[in-house]
Amino acid sequence: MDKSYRPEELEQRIYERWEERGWFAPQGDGEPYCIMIPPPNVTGTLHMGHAFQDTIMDALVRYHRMRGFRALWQPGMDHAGIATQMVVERLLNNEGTSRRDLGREKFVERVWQWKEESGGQIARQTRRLGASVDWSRDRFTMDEGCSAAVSKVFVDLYDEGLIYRGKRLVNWDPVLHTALSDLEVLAEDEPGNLWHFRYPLASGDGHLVVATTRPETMLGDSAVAVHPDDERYSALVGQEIVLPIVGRHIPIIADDYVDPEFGTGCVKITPAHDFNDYEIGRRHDLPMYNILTDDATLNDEVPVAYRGLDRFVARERVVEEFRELGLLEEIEDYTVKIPRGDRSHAVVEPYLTDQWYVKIEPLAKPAIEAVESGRIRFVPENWSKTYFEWMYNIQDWCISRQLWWGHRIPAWYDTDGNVYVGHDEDDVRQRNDLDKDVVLRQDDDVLDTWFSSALWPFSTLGWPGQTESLDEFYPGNVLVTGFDIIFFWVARMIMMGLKFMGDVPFREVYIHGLIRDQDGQKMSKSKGNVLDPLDLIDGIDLESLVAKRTAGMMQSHLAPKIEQATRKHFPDGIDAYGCDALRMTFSSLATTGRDIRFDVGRIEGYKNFCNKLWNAARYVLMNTGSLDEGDLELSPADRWIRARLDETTRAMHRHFAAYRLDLAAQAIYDFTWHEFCDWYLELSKPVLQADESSPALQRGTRRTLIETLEAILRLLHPLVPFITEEIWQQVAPRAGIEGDTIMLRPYPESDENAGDEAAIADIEWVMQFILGIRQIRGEMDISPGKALPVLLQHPDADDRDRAARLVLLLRRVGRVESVAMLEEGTEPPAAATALLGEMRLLVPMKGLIDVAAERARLDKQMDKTRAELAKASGKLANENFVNNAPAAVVTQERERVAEFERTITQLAEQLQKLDELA
RNA sequence: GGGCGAUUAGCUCAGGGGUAGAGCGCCACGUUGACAUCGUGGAGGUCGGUGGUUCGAAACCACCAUCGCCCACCA
Repeated sequence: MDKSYRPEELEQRIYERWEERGWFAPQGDGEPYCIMIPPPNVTGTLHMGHAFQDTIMDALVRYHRMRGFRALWQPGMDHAGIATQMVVERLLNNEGTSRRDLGREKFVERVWQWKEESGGQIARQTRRLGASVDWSRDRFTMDEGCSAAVSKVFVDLYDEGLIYRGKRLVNWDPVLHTALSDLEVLAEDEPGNLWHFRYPLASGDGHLVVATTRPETMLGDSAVAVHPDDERYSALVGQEIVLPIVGRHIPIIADDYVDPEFGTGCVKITPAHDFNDYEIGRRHDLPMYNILTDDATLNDEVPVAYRGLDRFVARERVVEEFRELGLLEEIEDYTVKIPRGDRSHAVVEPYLTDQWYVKIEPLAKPAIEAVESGRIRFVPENWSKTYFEWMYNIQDWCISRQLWWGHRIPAWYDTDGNVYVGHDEDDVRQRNDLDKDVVLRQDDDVLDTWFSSALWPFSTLGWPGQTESLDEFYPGNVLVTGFDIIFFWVARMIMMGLKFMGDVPFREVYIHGLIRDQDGQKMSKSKGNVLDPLDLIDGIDLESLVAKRTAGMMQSHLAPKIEQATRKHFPDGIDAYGCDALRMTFSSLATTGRDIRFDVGRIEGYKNFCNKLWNAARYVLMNTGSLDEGDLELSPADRWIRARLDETTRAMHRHFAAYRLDLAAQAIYDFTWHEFCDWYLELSKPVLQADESSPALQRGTRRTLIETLEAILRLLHPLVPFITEEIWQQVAPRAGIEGDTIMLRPYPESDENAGDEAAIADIEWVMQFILGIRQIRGEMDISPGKALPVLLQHPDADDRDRAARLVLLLRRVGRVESVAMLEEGTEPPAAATALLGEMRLLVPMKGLIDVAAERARLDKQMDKTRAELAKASGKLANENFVNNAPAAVVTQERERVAEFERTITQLAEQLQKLDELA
C-alpha cells in the first residue's frame, strides 16, 4: 500500500469493477429490501442535496445487502416538465430560435436529444458518489413503461369518475402560459397598497367604499358584498351600484365571507379573478366576467381604452381614473401576498380555463388512514403531522399543463367538442363505437410531472404488467426524501399506491434535512453559494470556482458580490477530499434536525479519518505478513479490543435501525480512531516487538489485528465504500477470507460471548496508569522520549497482579522505565503523583520534576476534586435526596464521595510532602 | 391566523431527570519504525430567559425572547 491515502487514484477504478461485475443487482435469495431513488430532474446536475440523499440511501442499501437482503436500489430520472421545457427554450433562445418556430414535434425531439446529454451527466455524477443503484433497471418517467402506467392510471381514474375536466379558476402562469397546481404557487409577502374606492349607489344616494389590492380587477366586478349582520349596510342589500368606468349595474349582496371589521366592511366581488370571489359568485349566481388574456393583458370584455393593456399598466390607469372621477378615497401602504409560479417566478393569475382534475378526497382517505394506522411510519415521527395537516385540507389536483414536454393527456375530442378518454385513438374509437369518419383530435395538454412521479414505486417495477419484480419489491421498505416534497410526491405516491396496488408504496418515510451553506442560507444558483459535490471530491481551484459560480447567471449584476463571497469563503479554492470523506461528512450530518449547515471545515476531518484508517491498515499489513498456524493465545488487549468491537457492532445495528447515520458514523469513527488506533495498535506493538512474548501470544495479536481491522472495514463499508474495498482487498486474504468484494460480505453481527470483563478491567487499568503518567509528563514538560521510573504506593492484590502481568505494556506504551512497589511503611521519595483507585503512582523527582509545577498541578486537581466533593456531599446531606432517590443513585453518590475524599487525602499528603521538600 | 422546529465550548453539531460531550479551531510540547492528513498534554460552557414539577432540571411542563420553516381566502 502507498504511504498515504489518495482517493482520486482508487475510487473510479473500484466503482467500475463493482458495476462490471453486476454486484449492484439484487443478490442471493434473501428477503427483499427495496429503495426507490427519488428521480432527479433530467435538467441540470446533482447538487449537495442529492449527494446527501444518495449517501443515506446507499448506506442503507449497502448495509442491508451485506446483511443478506436481496437489495434493490432502483435508479431513474424525472422528465420534470416545466423545468426541462424552460431550460430547452432558453437554449433555443440563445440559438436565435424558439419553441414556436420549431413546432411541437421538432421541439419535443430536441428535448429528448437534450435529455440524453443532461441525463448522462447525472448518471456520471451518481457513479462518482459511489451509489450502488442497479443500473440495469434504470428508468425514466417518460419511457415506454412509465408512459403505459400513466395512461392506464389516467383512463382508470377517468372511468371511475375520479378524473374530470372542468372550467374553473386555476392558477395561471401568464409567462409560461400554463395552469399550475396549488403547490406550484408560492405566496410571498411584498410591499403593496390597499386602494379605497368609492362605488356610487345606483339610487344616486351616496356611495359605498370598497378596498382592494388589485384595482384593475374592478373592471370585472359583478357585485359588492357586505356581511348579512352588518347593520350599517343591511338596508342597502339588494340595491345596486353603478360600477365606475364600466358603467355596469351590479348588486349589493350579503355573504358571511365578509369580515365586517376589515376596512369598510364592503368587498368588491370579481368572480373570474379571485378564488374567494369565485366561490361567492357561485353561491349568488353572479356573472363571471373574464377580463384577461393568456398573457394577463386585458381583453375585449373591458372598455376600449383598457383593451390590450398589461395588467399592471391597467392598474395604474384605473387608479388614475378613480382619482379623476373624485372616487379615490385613500391609498394605504399594505403588505400583500403575491402568488408567484415556483419556476417562472411570474405573478400568477386566478384564471378561468378548462383543465383536468383529480378528484382527490376518495384517494386521500385511505392515504390518511395508512399513516394513522402505522402502516406507514414517518421518521422522525413529527412529519406525520405535516402530512395530516395537508391531507385533511387537500383540494382537487389540477393535472393538466399547457406544455409540450410531458405525457400527452390521453383524451380526444370530436368536432362537436365531445371528449373521449382512452389509451390511444383506436382504443377511443373502439370504446365509444366511433366511426372512422369521425374526426378526433387529441388534447394538446400534458400531465403534471408529479402525476407520473406518483406512480414511480410501481411503474419502475413493470406495472401495469404483472411482473416478478413487483411481487418481490413492492412495497419498498423506505422512502428517503426531503420534507419539501412531502405534498408534491410522498402523499401522492401513497394515494396512487393504495389505489392501484392495493398496498402502501413503502413502510417508512425517512425525512432528512436540507443542505444549506455555512451561513444557513439555502443554496441556490442566484445566490451563488452552491457547491457541486464533485468539486468537493475532486477539488477545484479558486478561479474555476468563481467562474463556475458566476457563469450563466440570470441576474448578472450579482456576480461581483458572489465573486467576493466566494473568494472570502474559499481563498484557496477547494481541496480534493475524495468521495469517502464527503460521504462520511454527510453521514455525520444526518441528524434529526431540519436543516444542515454544510461547513467545509468538517470534511477535512473526515479525510484525515480516511488517512488514519489507511495507515492503520498499513501497520496491520506490515505486521501480519506471516500468519503462521500454531497455538494461539489472546492477550488482555486482544480480548479487550474484541469486546469493544462487539459493543461497536451492536451500536451500528442499533443506529442503522433508527436511521441515525450520524450516530453510526460517530460510533465507528470513535472506535476506529480512539480505541483501535490510539490504544490497541499501540498495545499490540510490545507484544509483536518484544522478545519475551511467546509465539502463541504473537499469533493471537496478529490474528486480532487482522480480524479486527477486517471487521472495522465491513462496519464502515456502507458509509465509506471505496477506501474500505481498497483496503479489504489486501486484508481479506490475510484474514483467510474468500470473496471478491467487501460489498457482498456479511455485515458483522454481535456475539453474546464477546464481553470480557477481566480483560476490559485489565486494559482500563493500563489506560488509567498510562494516562496518569502522560499527564505528569505533559504538564511537567518532561520529554516524551524520557522513560520514567514509577513507584506504586498502596497497591492492592489486583494492582500487584496487573503490574506484574502487564508491565510490558506500561513500559512500551507508557514509556515507563520500571515499575516497583513501595513497601508499606517505607517513606516515599519526593515525587510527582497520579492516582489510580486506591493506589498512588509515584514518579520520583530526582531533578526531573519542578516542585512548583507539581504543586500547581496538584492544587488544580485538589480544587476540582473539592468542588465535586462539595456538590456530592451536599446532595447526601439533603435527606429528601437520600429518602427519595433510587437506592442505586444514593449508593453511587456515596461511593463518589468516598472516592473524592480519598483523592483529597492523597493529594493533601502529596502536597505536604512537597512542602517538606521546599 | 394555525402548525412545526431551533437556541449546549470561538465555529459546526451530538446528547439527555443524577459526573457536560465530539470534530474543527486555540495554547504548549514532540522527527518514539502505521499515520505531521500525526502524537501527547492543556485551556475553553452558570446547556437563550423566567417560572413550575421533582429529593434532584441543561434535559420534563408553562410562559417569554430571538431565529427559521411549513400551511392558510381576510379584500
